[in-house]
Amino acid sequence: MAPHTRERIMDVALQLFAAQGVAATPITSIEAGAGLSPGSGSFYRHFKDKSELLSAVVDREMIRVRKDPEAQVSVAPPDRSPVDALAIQLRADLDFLQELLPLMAILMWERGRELGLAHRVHETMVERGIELGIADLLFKAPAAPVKEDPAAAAMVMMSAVVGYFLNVEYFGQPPAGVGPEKFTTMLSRLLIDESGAPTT
Amino acid sequence: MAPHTRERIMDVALQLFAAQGVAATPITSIEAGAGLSPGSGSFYRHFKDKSELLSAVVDREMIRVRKDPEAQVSVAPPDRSPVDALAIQLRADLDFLQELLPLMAILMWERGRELGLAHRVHETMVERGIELGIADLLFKAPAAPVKEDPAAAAMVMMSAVVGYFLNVEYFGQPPAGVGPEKFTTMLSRLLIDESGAPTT
DNA sequence: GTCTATATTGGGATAGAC
DNA sequence: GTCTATCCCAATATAGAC
Repeated sequence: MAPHTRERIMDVALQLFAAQGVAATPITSIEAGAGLSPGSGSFYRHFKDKSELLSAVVDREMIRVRKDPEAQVSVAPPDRSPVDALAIQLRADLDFLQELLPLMAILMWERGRELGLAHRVHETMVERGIELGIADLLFKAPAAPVKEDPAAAAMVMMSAVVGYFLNVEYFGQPPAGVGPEKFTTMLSRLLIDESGAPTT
Repeated sequence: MAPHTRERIMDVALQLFAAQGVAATPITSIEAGAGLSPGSGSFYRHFKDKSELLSAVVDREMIRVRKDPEAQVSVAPPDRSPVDALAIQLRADLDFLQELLPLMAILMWERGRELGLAHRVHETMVERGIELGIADLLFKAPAAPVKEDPAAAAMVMMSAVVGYFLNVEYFGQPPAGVGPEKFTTMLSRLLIDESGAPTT
């Protein structure tokens, strides 16, 4: 019933890596967390060394995020106003970042030391379409500035979402009463022409 | 002519701490970088231990940032349109973040381990007014959504600036042709009612 | 496949000569 | 105030019994 030791090691490693970084996580702690005797080399019966463990953990987590139903793209109901529809999509983007949090945390701890990892996480983000919202947006009713420079607008949109996420989740910055709903609604309203008529 | 050893130690420590983190920077490297014999305890004639060095480095850097003329608040020329004025201010915010980069890098490396540091850096940011732009903004010609929920708008503004900065400087993400000017201009245009008439 | 025990290394820190 | 030499500890990794 208890999952295989290898899996338990990966479970605890993911947690510890995300919380305190790879370098700061001794093998002994991982052993302890997995119910093995700390200091025994039992870990090494399952992984060659810590860096092999890191790869395995990241691979597994990347697959999990892709498959997780919670992480699926949520399509807004067609009966919503453009502003609401975009807000819903932005909220889904925030949720997706939440799913990615452990990977992003590891990524930031290991900055510069794990270049391949950074690349793979970024690919996953792009693939999932975090920054593709702009394509949708242009089919709705973009505000005048958005129409004039969609690339810059996309950058603002993506930067705002990522910045908000990092402020709240990563730095633990109090949102000062501005929760995800208010935030995404505001961002959406700024990006979309509320007159509703898609200006051609 | 060569600055005092203590200063040289702090210089090289700032660089190394920002580039690879405090934990990953051995005293021996600092000694080597400061022209001392690596492995000799010469370092300890100047600092009690590494954490005292970290404090000293952060203190000095915080003071430098406050005093640096480049880091001063730039007041937009009064003859500019509200959109231009805000864009100028946002650009100054980005520049200020640039000045803070070493501190922010250290902060992110040491996340969770140096809580006091996070607090002090955040204070510096607030003090400098990174998120106070909203006050100004309301005296200009805020777009309709901004007037309705200034707190949310402030969050969007701050998140976008910080998110953009981290994307570009920290993750090395290519701005896809969207440089600081285009970015700040777009953000400013979204936040300000271009009709120009301050809607009361 | 887990244990006890241990070899080994890297890095923090000190002692004492110069 | 810097050096050589050294101590100490934490963490990686292995050996071999059970």
